[in-house]
Amino acid sequence: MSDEPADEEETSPPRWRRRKKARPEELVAAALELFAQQGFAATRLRDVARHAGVSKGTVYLYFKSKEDLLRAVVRDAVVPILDSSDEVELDSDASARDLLEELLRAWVDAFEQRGVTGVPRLVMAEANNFPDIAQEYVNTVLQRSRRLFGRVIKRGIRSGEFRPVDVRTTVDVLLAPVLFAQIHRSSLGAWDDGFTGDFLDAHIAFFLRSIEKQP
Amino acid sequence: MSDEPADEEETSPPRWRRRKKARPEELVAAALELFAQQGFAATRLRDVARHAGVSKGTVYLYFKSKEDLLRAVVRDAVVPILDSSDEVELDSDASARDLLEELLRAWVDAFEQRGVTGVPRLVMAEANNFPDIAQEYVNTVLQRSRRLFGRVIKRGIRSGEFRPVDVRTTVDVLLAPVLFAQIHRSSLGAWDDGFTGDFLDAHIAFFLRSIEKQP
Amino acid sequence: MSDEPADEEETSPPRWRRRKKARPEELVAAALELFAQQGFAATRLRDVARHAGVSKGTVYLYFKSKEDLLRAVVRDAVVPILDSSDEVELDSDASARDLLEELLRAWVDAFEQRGVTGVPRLVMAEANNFPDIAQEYVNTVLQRSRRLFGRVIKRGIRSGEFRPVDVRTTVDVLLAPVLFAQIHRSSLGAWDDGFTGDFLDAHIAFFLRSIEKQP
Amino acid sequence: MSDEPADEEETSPPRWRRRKKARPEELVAAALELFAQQGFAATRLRDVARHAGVSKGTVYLYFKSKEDLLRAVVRDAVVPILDSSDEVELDSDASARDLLEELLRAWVDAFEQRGVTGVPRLVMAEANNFPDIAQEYVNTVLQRSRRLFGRVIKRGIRSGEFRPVDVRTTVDVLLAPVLFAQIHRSSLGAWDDGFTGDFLDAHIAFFLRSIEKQP
DNA sequence: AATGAATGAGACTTCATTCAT
DNA sequence: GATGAATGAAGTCTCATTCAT
Repeated sequence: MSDEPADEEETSPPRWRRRKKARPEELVAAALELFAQQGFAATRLRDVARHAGVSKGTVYLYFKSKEDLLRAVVRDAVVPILDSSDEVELDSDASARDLLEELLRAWVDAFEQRGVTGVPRLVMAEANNFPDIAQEYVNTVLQRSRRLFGRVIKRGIRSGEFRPVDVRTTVDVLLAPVLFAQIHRSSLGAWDDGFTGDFLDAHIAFFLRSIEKQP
Repeated sequence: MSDEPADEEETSPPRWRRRKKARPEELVAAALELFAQQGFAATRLRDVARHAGVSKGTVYLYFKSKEDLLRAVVRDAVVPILDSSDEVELDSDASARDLLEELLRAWVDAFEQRGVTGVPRLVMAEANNFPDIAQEYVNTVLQRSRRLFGRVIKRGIRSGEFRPVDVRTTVDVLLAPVLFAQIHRSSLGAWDDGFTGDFLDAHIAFFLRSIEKQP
Repeated sequence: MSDEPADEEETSPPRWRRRKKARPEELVAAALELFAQQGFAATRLRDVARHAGVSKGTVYLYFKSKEDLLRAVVRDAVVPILDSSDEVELDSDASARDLLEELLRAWVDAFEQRGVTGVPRLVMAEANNFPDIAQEYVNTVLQRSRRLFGRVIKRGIRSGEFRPVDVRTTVDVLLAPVLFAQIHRSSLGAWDDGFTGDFLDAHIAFFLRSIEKQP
Repeated sequence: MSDEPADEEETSPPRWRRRKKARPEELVAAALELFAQQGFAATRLRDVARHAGVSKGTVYLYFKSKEDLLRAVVRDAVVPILDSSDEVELDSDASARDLLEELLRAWVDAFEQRGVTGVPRLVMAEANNFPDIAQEYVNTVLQRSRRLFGRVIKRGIRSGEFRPVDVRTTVDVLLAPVLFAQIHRSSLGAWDDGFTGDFLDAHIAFFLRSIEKQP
């Protein structure tokens, strides 16, 4: 059911490697790094190719345009993060407070570990030029994040841990600082050392202090 | 013997007028709008010129390059805002709580009224490509904002209204949601209706509830 | 026979001077200097104007285009030189040898003193782009020079001082080194110290030694 | 078993072919022709490209700027000529007189055959705008020529054929007319028929007559 | 007469994309 | 599959020329 030759190592030393599967990922990774650093327009496809160790033409074997590559970058970078988040919440039976903190930190770490901290800024920078990407990002990241943390907050309210707040607005209050920290870090971070380190701790502390019922 | 031609043989309106003083502002305004909308690279100078009602060449009478125009946009857009903020705080003898809220709302309104909500996103998008602009923005906006609101928080602590918090971190907690709302609004705002309207109210309420001493 | 107002000094302090007569000369002088230095295309009209102490627009009061200015430069720079040369020869009754040397040195000095050494190179550089200028230069400079020195050589032959040579070719042999020295000086002169100083002496000596009858 | 398609189903000729090796030479040749004809500034890169049968962008695959192309033109055009000249002199045991004439004619022919007669004028026209090109030209052409013909003259002096002259100055006297003829030909040549044909003969005759000892 | 702001054609150059190899 | 030479549209910027002042 596959038409690819069965792994023959053999014969003449191949001038280039056959990496049908790995190529797209490597290209997306290279593109992610450069797009996030310099922006979409300022990044030359030649540099993406070089970064991935291939030549310019090769990019077009896997992506039909630079824009298409951007699409792939955003999609690949961001979807898996929330997939895992969804599961965490389901399995847990911690207190709402602990769950909230755990999920938020996991969420931040996930961006970190996947090296996609730069993506939110990239998406925001290009939102007006690529509406479909913006729309997709809103759907897959913002909305899903809101639902995820909204469920946690609702759980807290239901259990009596949290005050009865407006969930929709409160979720935004919870998420905005985290999103901003990501954007800041990948842009002005080099020139400004705010919004890092214990900023997150402080934000969580402030947030919890406000939402929790006083004893 | 008036020298204004009563209604001569249909003198066609002059092809252009001299507006040496007004031009730079008009150009910066046009550039601001387009840069903020599409980003720096995606904006063609031709469109900026057209938007300002002049021809391509005219831009170069006032700015020596596209980059120079960007610099002017960022500088002009942002400096005046904080100038006024500084004064407000000095004159007031309101409670720290009221002052904080007033200043924050004034700050937000100032961006709004000057039509420069898009600048923060623009600066963040291009920070890595124009380090000096990033640096200047950090100095004139972030640092000054921190100092301004830092003073207010310190005042609240001194007066006993606020808990004794770490000012530097707390200021960031206060500002991050506001900054994010600006960025969001000028980018994903068209596809996502979060972080607007009572988001600011909620944030202020949450923040104050956390920082104020309980009775 | 002139429609220009008769020299009224008078009234309001003139913001600019009325220099109707001097202007064209000053402009031509400025253009000469810059064209000769940088070439026609590389010279900006703005610089010519500034050099002459006027503004860009003023150039167009006296010359209808940049090309027209070039034409004036070439014409003005070169015609007077040969006018004076013609007279010298007529009045003299020196030996052909002395006359030849005197005229040649006078000719070189004339270019020098009028500061138009750069013109030959300018004309040659632009000959193919401005055929009419080339044609005029050939007529007014090359041909007239040939006639002038041709007459001297003929006189020398007639008087028995010089061998009977082909005048047309011999004139070219006489002139070529001088013309080259001018061109060289205004171009490679800054990087090469040849073709100057006693080069002219040596050339004249060589030339005379060849053309003079041996005793 | 020839691999040339006999007459396949009318494959339309490829839109372009890869000629990585040949391109630079073709471009330099095209640029030489146009630069020499119209000058550097007046020549549009588009025309150079068209002349070489490629598109605009291709020029930039091989030269990083128009100026770089000019550099290549000057260098390629001129260096090989003197390389061959050097050898000629070494091998010969002709009389100084014959050697001198032979080398001079060979020198002239070399420019002719390589089609680079226009280069001296080009270099002189642009000397002030591109000092490094001027310097290189002086070093590789003027100085080497002086050395070459200086050796021949010295040989003639040593052998008693020539009078003891100042070599440096004499070389210039020998070369100036030849250099001028080249410049003249590629500029005013179309409007003036001097300095061609037997001009060179006459110059050589005059020069030799002056430098040779009388019997 | 003089100015210089404004124009707009056109130059050089870049770079996403194609395609011969 | 892979390459990179070649393309050409499109961008930034310059500058001769015009014209309101």
